[in-house]
Amino acid sequence: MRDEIRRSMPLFPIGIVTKLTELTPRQIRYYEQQELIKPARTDGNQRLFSFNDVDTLLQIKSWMEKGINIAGVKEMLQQSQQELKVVQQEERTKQEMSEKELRRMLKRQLIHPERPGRTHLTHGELSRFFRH
DNA sequence: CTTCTTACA
DNA sequence: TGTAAGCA
Repeated sequence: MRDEIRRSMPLFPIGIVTKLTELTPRQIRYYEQQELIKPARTDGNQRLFSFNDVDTLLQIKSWMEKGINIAGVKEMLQQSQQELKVVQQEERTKQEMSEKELRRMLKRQLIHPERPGRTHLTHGELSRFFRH
């Protein structure tokens, strides 16, 4: 999730994006007008694109080169976004499951008698992992 | 100099 | 989509 923050951070002006994507400013602005992308703006109303925006533009470019029109690209983007949401939700679920397993393991160490001569975690160190 | 909007081809 | 005008 932290990566998403970086990827959505407004970073470069349109001049950089034109070089990154080989698209003309005209095309990029038009795609924005068609709501295919939604770049941020500076206080001076200048567009600032994120890595996600650039990726989307490259995606749009490849689709356009394959003869897909704006309407078609719009649908493709909707699908991609929904699929991404599904994947992200799955990742959250997996992470939650891992945390539960970790809690179970730590709890067993807490409950079971400490075996002498073996390194173990103390209650104080573990307490923060459990609900109070 | 770069970018923005609007308008016309 | 390209290009020009007039701003910021």
